[in-house]
Amino acid sequence: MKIHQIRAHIFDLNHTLNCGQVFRWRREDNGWAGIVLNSIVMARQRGDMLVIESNLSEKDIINYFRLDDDLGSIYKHIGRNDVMKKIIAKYNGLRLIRQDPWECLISYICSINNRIPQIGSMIQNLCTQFGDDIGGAYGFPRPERIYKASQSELKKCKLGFREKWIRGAAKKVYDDGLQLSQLKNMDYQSAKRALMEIDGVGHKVADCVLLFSFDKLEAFPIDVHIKRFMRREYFQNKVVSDEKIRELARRYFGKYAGYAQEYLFYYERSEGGK
DNA sequence: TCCCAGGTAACAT
DNA sequence: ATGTTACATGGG
Repeated sequence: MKIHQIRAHIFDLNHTLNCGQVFRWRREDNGWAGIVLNSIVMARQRGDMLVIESNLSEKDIINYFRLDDDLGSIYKHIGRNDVMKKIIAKYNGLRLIRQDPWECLISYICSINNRIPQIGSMIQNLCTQFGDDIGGAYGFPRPERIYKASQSELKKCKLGFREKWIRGAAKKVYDDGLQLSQLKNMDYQSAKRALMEIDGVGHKVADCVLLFSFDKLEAFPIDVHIKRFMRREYFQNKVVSDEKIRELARRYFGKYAGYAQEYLFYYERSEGGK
């Protein structure tokens, strides 16, 4: 275990880990404990210093927390009105996290018609059942392990109706040679089409994977919270199709729509309704 | 007991 | 094209 101290200019660790984009971090005494791929990571923040204890390299950490994103410039793009400016200011320093594609895909299939705490518990079940023992914790299971899992093993993870989709995704990646990492090199629309070939992956899950794992910052995942926010703020509470919302997001937030989405999601989930 | 949750696929108009 | 519904599991 090495200790890294990294200067992080516009960065808030709590907002970044608490906003709901990742599922394997827990608050500890004076920071956070998490699992990134097969590494245990302790993270805390003192001022503008990010202090990380793990086997990850400094480069991995900068990559994971997207410390190379120019948030100042991104804020200029998405701070289009007073509401947006207020939300940006409130969660100043929230950064997207660059996730492993496979873990991200399965995590967001788990999110379908589900509550956030339960998503975490399903993922935890998968890891303890099928993940590598990394000493006091479990890594995220590889596709092969899930594909080859017995019916009763998989049932123990309590995935509900998502189980068939998760096994199917594992088959596609392990057995059918789908190269998730290759999608990163494709443009947004092509990569989205490819992801939606996977059974259980619709617009929302595909956009999450594109945003969180494939650097497609224009992706704008639309879930119930985002829908409520967008209808209230931009459509006078009228019922509108997801396609209309996507259109407006594209026009309004442009190439950084995904950043706007994450701020809005966090805002709407924690206090938007009131 | 009923209702619903970071949606999706299947089936109906 | 657009609208409706079942779906596993668990917590309010």
